[in-house]
Amino acid sequence: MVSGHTYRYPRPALTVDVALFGWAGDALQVLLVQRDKAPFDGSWALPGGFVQVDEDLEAAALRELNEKTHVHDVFLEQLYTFGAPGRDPRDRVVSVAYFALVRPASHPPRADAYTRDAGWFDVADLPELAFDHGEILRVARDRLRGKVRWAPIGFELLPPAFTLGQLQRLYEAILGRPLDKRNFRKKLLSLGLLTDLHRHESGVPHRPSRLYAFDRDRYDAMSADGLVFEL
Amino acid sequence: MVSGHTYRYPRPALTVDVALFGWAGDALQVLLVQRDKAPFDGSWALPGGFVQVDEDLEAAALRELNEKTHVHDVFLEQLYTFGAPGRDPRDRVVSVAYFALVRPASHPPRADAYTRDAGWFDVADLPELAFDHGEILRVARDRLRGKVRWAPIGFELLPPAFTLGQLQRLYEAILGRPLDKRNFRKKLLSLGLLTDLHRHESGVPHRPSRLYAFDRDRYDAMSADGLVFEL
DNA sequence: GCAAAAGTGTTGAAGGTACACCCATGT
DNA sequence: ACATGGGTGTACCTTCAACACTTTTGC
Repeated sequence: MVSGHTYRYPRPALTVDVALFGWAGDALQVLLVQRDKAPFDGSWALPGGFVQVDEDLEAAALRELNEKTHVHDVFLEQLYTFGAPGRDPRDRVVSVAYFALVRPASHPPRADAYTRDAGWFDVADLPELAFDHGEILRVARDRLRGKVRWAPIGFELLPPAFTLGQLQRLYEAILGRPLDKRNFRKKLLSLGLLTDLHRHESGVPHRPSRLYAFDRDRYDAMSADGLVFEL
Repeated sequence: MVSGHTYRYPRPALTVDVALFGWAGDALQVLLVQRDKAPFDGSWALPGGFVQVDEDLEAAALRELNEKTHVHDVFLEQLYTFGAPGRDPRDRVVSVAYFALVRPASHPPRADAYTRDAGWFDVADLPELAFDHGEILRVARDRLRGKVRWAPIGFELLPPAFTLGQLQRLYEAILGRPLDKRNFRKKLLSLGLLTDLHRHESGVPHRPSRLYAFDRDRYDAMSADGLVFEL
């Protein structure tokens, strides 16, 4: 795979950037890294970097994520490609943005050689971001908001065993509006995609809640038969 | 905007490819070009080409489209970015695919220096396509099928004045299933987005149909108020 | 007058929304 | 005992799906 005579023109550079969302129990968060180089030295940005010449795009996104967090399990999908000529002040850089979700447990961010620091930020209270990463994040939030009603991706943000209350708070945060408790529970249970674990929370200062798990096998079987999730 | 010391690594090449759909009155069509160079010399492919180093991605897509058709009015949006390492046998090429719709009238395709021929093909009866363009087209058709129910993009394929019968046949072709005539008309008229032009077809061997126009201003106003189109 | 598509309402089923009280636990 | 979230059912209304006949034109 050598560049032949066909491609003799100057090429834009190609990067991936990842909008990684997490759920802190009461607020939606995003992972940001603090840049340690010009341009935007000191600014916060989405984790990302250059795509290697023989590397798959999704693999590049996962690699970048791995360099910034200890990821166990991520849901990752392509979001959009940002390529406005002025988006990087130095050079023409086209970025394929990815959208990712992680479960809360133990994803301590760490800085790498190119970043001064890394950390989780509430989406409701973000610093100014480098490049067009504010715009990328807006698109990612729109995608999350739109998609969570059609696909069972909310579960990617919760631990394997969760309560209906946790699930409802998550949906309310993503959708930005309150949901009726009885209707929410009725709807979700009627889908038949939650397994009752017959266990309860403990140590809470109120009636302990039942714990449920999302039944992915059943979802896969049902969606093969043409079901839609639709909350 | 000169490549500095920061970007010293080999870069993937970057192209755009466009899945342009048209409506022939009874069948959905796609514009294809016949390649006149290796690889895939003689194969049919989506129109597309290299992104210039200071060119916006969407501008590149429009330029490529212009070089292959006489486009008056296109609906164009980004579809997905395809970047599997082996998708071009010669070199690493990442392609940002676009999805486009045109009204039928007078878009005669023409070949250019890189193409032997260009023409419209029924989506139901396509040749084998070059590269991964068959896959791109599948994704584009999925997008069209999914989006036509949520956004008023079907009108982009019809002339400014159309009949409800034409509109229904278009929806049936895109969705791939028959729709109930009375329910379809009821639903569309109840949205309040069709202007009755108080004109009728003529020269047809049956009762002439009323002509309607899509009221885009009204749609914009309504969607600013948070309406969803939802057919 | 015949062929072909246009045009038009009603009914039953399903799903969505609104709404208020008792329960189990920790402190 | 009190504070806190967990858990439950009904009634109304809106929306969707199914369904058949008359009208207007060209030939």
